[in-house]
Amino acid sequence: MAYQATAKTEEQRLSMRQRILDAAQRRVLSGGFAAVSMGAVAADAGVATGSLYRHFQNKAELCVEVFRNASQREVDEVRRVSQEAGDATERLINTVRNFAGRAMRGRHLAYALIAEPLDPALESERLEFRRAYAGLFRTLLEQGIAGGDFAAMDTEIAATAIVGLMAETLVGPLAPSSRSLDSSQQQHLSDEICRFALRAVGSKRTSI
Amino acid sequence: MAYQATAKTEEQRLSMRQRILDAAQRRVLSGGFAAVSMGAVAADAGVATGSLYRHFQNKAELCVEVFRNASQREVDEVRRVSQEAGDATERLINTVRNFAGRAMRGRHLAYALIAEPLDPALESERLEFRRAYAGLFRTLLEQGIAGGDFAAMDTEIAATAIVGLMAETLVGPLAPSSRSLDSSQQQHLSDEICRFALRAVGSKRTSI
DNA sequence: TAAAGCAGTGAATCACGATTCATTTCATGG
DNA sequence: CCATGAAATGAATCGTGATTCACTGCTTTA
Repeated sequence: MAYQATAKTEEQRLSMRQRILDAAQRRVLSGGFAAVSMGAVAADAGVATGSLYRHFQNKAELCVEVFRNASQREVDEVRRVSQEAGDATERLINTVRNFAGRAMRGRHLAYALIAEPLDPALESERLEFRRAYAGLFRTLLEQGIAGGDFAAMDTEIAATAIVGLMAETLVGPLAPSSRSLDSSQQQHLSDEICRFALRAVGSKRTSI
Repeated sequence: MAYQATAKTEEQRLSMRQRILDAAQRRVLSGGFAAVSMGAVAADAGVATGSLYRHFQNKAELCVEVFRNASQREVDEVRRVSQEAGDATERLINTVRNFAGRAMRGRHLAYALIAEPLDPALESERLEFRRAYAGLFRTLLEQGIAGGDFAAMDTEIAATAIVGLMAETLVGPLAPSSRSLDSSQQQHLSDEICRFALRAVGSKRTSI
């Protein structure tokens, strides 16, 4: 007599939720969070506007989840690279290269995560995202300093600085208006960022 | 017969325009561009909402003018410092210190100019603002390299990187939520940024 | 001082997108 | 197959803040 959720309805529920998230993410990928409106997401997902509110309290909650998913993926991949074998300098180089390559390849996403003007509700997510990256660099710096590869420094500040210098150099050209770099320019930019960072951390190796 | 503007009316006109700009700027100073609404600015300036439109086409135009005025003032002052006497390293140190001190002292303004999520119409102003700073650093870098004080590098990328690392280290703590640093923390942050930057440009002097 | 027309006013309008909710459709357990 | 109630729908509503404009009040020129 009483209605009760079953595996089937639960599955449908999750599938719909996922379709909504996917649609929202596609919008972020192509046009940033500015392109995310409840109506448009609903249309893309092939559901009614009101249905979005069955799965997400409000727009901010939906956006936060999209931001988290995307930034988590990015950070996880960069973390993986940062923990691969090699001495501190090599790992720093690989990490910077990966971060840069990822940003230059996925321009729209990088812009949305790093620089796009966001609803204040998302700003704290962005802060966390940047802190997560800074945390990865901080670990690298500490290991490098302990091993005598890098100069002594305040690793929190330095790690933050590395995130900032990458964001600025990569997102300046990432600004919506400016066009993308060709592959040799990308290579040059990535190399210059690496050299700058290596000098900044006092690495013994400065040629790459 | 025909009406014609006179010195008196023109003066009144300019004075009203200025009062509006001042009111808008006060709002930016205290609450960022988010606190700028046409109604509030009009109320602060003691004029009617509609009067704003006699002096500015629309809100974006008003905001752009406020942004320009403020950023111009900031850049001019940092430029002045960057051109004072001293070798390249000293000037870089002074410039970085000035930039940092200014950002830490005028937190709200710095946040508004550097990091606050803005109407897209203002984003290009911000880009120009950051480019102006980068230009100052670029000049310093070129002089330093020519004089053998700094390592060879792509000065455009390096200058952009310096702007970015300062923005990130200074605006992280500037984010609206986090509280301000005490004076010894400010000193430490400023010093660490200087050291980081000096290493990054390959300056011979690394102690400050 | 009077006619002419610019400047100032602020309530009404408009735009835009988030959110709601009465209604319809679907799934469940008996 | 039916009664029950959850899920989905999407048109209507709401909120916010920019923008307009009919009206009032000043300045100017003759």
